[in-house]
Amino acid sequence: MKKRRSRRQSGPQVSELTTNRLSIYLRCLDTLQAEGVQTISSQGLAARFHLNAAQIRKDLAWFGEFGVRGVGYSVETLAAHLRSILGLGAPIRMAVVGAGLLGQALADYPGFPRDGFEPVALFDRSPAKVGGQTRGGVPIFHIRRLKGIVRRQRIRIAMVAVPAEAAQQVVNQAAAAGVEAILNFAPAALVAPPGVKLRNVDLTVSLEGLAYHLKRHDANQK
Amino acid sequence: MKKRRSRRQSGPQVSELTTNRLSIYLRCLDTLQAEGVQTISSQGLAARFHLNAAQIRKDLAWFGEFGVRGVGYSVETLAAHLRSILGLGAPIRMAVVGAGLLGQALADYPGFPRDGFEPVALFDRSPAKVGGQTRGGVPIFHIRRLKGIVRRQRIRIAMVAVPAEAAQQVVNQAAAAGVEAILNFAPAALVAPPGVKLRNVDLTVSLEGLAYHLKRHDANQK
DNA sequence: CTGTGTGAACCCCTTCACAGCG
DNA sequence: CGCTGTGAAGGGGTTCACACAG
Repeated sequence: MKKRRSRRQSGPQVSELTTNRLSIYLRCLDTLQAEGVQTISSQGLAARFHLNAAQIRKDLAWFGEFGVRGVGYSVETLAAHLRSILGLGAPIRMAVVGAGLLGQALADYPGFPRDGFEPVALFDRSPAKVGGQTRGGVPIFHIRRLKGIVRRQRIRIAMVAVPAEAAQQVVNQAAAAGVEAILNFAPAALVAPPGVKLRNVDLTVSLEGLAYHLKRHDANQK
Repeated sequence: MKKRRSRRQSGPQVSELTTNRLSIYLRCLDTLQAEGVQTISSQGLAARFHLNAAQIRKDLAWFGEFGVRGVGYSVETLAAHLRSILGLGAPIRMAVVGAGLLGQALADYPGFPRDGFEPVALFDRSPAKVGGQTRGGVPIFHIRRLKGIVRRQRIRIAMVAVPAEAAQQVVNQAAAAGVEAILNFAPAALVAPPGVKLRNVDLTVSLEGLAYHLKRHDANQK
């Protein structure tokens, strides 16, 4: 009756597109729960949040059977399942590397703690910054201390907000320090050692993608 | 001999994945040019930057024939073509809405001017912030003045860095003000009117996607 | 002989459609 | 009877492989 695809520890090998949508579904469910909605069908979810009902069901099917036929899904229990699938049981501690404006903004971003991600340390190589802390109270350490603090504080994710030239070295250091995943904001094509998951948030690529869609009003069109 | 797909003004209807890669290619070419490389083959590009040679050629084929058979591509002219395709002829002026830490970091991000994107105004509704400016010198205006300043300053892209609850309204205001594209950082599913291109940078989704790949070490595994 | 441009094959993701359960 | 879960169909994007241009 149940297709157990889970290999005990890590879940099935689903695509990044699917995990992204699971995260979206979770957010939608949280919204519904705040509104007091107790049950919702895939149709209802799709209509309310501009999603595709079949896709919701397919995405969930990778992990089990969470719905009740003829009824739909319990908002509360489906949200709990998604949190479990995504590994959001306990808060996840993070480090931010690079104490520039972006790094400090990330360290103090109010959305992260709300979603169970806690930036607990900021790293930089500038002596002027080391020893201080962000407005939100995140302490700034010298990058040299990365490994020790990652170990001691059980930091699992690093966010990289340093100039492109330094980014690869920071990824290497973070991986060596035992970080399991990295979110990179530097505009550079980086590689992470096997076992370390790397994702990029490339603002230049995003903006140039938008630029492609701007109306062209060049003076001299050939 | 030439397949001209271009409909004079806006280019062909290629996927977002393709435009993203064009942006990457451009960055790679800039790197090569800085190194003094004059010519490169798709193979060479692929090997150097972990790309796929066939995909590079396919992506470029949407827009023309830029290579020389038996030789490869001129680094300089291919870069120029890509810049033209992406619409990066002249600097593109941007507004940032939301003068929190993230908004200010975006307004002062040094990578943007380097790539031809110029944040020229920051908007907020907090009287405490309005009238001031960022460390980098970007002036902060009341959101009420969005339309006038977008018009006068010929702002074409808006970056949205406000809380999720306010994001949809800001998108509506920006669209009404004449902005052509929006890069949204708020964790919310927004809609933009037709003709306005919307892209999301969702940090929570990115982090939860990483969380999925973390090793599970729960105390009690069922 | 080298490397582009491109049809064809392949693969993955999305969408459809419906059997069957509650 | 409604809605899930899912096989099958469909559509896109990626990769292959090669004709052919230089």
